[in-house]
Amino acid sequence: MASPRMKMEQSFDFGEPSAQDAVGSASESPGAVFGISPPESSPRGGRNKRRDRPSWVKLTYTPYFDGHLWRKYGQKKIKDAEYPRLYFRCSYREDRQCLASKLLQQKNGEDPPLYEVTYTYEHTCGAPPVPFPDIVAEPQAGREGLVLRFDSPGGHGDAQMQQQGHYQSTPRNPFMMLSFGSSRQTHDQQPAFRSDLEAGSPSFPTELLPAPAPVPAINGDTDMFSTLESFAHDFDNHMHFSDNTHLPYNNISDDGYY
DNA sequence: CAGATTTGACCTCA
DNA sequence: TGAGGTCAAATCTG
Repeated sequence: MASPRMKMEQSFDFGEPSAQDAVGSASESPGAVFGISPPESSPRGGRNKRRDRPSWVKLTYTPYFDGHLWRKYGQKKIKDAEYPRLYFRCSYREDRQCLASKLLQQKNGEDPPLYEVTYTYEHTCGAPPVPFPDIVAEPQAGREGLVLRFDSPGGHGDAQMQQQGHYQSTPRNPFMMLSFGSSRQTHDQQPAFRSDLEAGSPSFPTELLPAPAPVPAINGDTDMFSTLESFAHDFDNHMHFSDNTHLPYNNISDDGYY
């Protein structure tokens, strides 16, 4: 489709000083503005194609639950990679000049599959964290695989979910249930989180979010930051596995970073 | 109808 | 020059 492309001098430029300033140097300031912070010593050095961009990698089974709203903007088959790479960026990118983006690469076809998530830039959008549900993984009755059930932790998230009107009853809602189907997910390329990738919904249901909050003072948001940071780090703590359900965590280091 | 996703083409970098 | 990253029109979905 021969479309007149706008090329790189669009409104948004990675070389823009203000943007760089807003992000700061991730390697110097592990205290992220917002969201998952780079574990300070995992810049992917020479591996990073856009080398001037701060990035860090995380291994996770739940790549969509990192407390932010993401919009998918691309997908590409990577040479020598079994699964396609998915490209996401912050939903508030235009609104707030948030540079954060992430790159999702499925690592294996296990049940559940393991993903390598490469985050680039920190969030400068100051968007409120997506309320973290209490997650219970349990075997599906009569089927192989796992079901992740998202109970409410009580409090704000609870109210917001109930606002939905499908509380704990709508399998299509990624917040309610994720199905780890080992039973032949015909498209091998599709991650098991089909509610996200196939149902055409954002990584997180936008309707669950409160109205966008004003961008917080960057220096004064330690509360929010610690909340979100623990959000990410505490994922394992929120995740309960009912009897005889265990996941192969062995090749993930401490916080999932490496 | 608005907003999100898909997908092929284009751009940049190593 | 090929691989990876991004764009944006077309398409889909609620």
